[in-house]
Amino acid sequence: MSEDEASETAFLASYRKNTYPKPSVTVDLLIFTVFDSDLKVLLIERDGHPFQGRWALPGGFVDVGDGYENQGESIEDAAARELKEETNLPDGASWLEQLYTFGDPGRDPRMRVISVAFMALIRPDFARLVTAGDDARDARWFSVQHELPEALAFDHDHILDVGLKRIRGKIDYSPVAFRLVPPTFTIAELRGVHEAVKGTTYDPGNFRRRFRRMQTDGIIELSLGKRQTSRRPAKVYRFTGVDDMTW
Amino acid sequence: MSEDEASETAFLASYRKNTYPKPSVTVDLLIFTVFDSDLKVLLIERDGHPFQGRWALPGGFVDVGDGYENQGESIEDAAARELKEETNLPDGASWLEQLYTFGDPGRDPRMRVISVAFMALIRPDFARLVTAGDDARDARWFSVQHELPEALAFDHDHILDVGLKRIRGKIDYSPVAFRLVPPTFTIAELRGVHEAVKGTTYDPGNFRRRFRRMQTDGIIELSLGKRQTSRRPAKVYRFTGVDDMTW
DNA sequence: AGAATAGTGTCTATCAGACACTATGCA
DNA sequence: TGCATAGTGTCTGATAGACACTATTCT
Repeated sequence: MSEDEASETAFLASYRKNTYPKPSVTVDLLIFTVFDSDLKVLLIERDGHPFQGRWALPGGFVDVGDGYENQGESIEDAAARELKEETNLPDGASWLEQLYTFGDPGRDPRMRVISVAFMALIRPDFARLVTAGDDARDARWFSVQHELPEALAFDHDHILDVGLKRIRGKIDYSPVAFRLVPPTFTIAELRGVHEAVKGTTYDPGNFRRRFRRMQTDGIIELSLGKRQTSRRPAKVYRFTGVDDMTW
Repeated sequence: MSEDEASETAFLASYRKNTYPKPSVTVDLLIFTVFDSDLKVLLIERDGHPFQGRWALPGGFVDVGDGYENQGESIEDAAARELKEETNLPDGASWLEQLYTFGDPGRDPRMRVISVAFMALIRPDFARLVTAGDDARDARWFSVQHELPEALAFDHDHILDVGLKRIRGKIDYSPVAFRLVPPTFTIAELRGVHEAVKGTTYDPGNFRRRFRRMQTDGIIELSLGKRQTSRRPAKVYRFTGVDDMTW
């Protein structure tokens, strides 16, 4: 803050809050899951203008109370609330993480809107429930690789790009893959998530060895039961690592 | 967005923008540099309430124009403007990157303020100029390791923590270290930056080898001239890599 | 028994860390 | 010439990738 602005500060406390224009602040959600060996993102079709009929990221306004004594909900709470409203899933079925904040002038033609984007990861055993509501939702899972709409509403194409880069970068050194499998999972299932997110294939043997090191490190542990498939069943594991951003 | 909210959308376009409370949006700057083999952060002393007399991160309001037809400046522009106002340095002396957005209710007791935090890296050959202004600034470089104030204003301790984690995590796989040395630099100088940021020491020989691989990869190249010191002079290099977030 | 997937072994290249060593230029 | 720093060599252990191989269970 410069010298001039510092002297402004006290003044602003009683003045600017009623006078200077403020932006609207929203949260936008990049809701990912993996099923059918494919990375999916949840989009909604817009009812009204602008961008009527276009597909968009789910989102909504952050409740700021009256803006003074009652300052409303935190941004993270707003994201969690919107996620719940949109997916109707219980806590524990998803993972939420702030991604980046987008606020270029003109990104919403009606008014200045600053949007804090979040990335949400949905467990695959819950993913199908999201779009199975009896209230004929306008929400749909789209394959990131194969069936994305031409152009999303607002700057949501850009947000999606940033989010894809982030998840693809993080999956190698953070536990995001464990948010995209059921509570117990086989090595092949975990490998499938890596492959879907990165869009490549991994050597099963080498992937298994890398995974086994996590076991000796105590990050995952063998669980009870086996997957029943049409062939030889695989052992199932459970993630025990901590939920730490520093990964 | 739920069904009910979807039907609200058109309505909101003409209604909410004039009715619902909005938060103030600011940018806060984590301005880092390295000199004396030490990571420094720039803080300013607060004049007014709240947190009068406490040290704080520089920052200021994002100009949103009138909020409608004229939507003002981008968040990045606001950060660059505040950085310029605070440091008075020319373009090219610094590097700016969005860090995270902090907006918990109550973080400013006066009103709801959502702050987009940025990390700025200042070249050491310009760092001394920042606090050498003739207008007796209230800004000072603080050693992150040795002389941080007890408690910063607002949630700025938390912002600093997040920023330190970020820069320490990124320095190993991104070009941030090259933003903290002069345009040409020796390997020892670059090593000093890594050591200052991470708070550890590196084996000079091993660091050199790691660095030489960057040379064969074309990320850095040998430059003209040598550093004159009291002992054997070292070769100087130049960073030629691209400024890419994907690092 | 055959098929398909689960799971192991092995070889090579790369790289980090530890540490001994040589080279160079200034006082 | 001594010395501090620049810069190289070498060993070890960890790990990724390629790829051949064995093991198990369902049909």
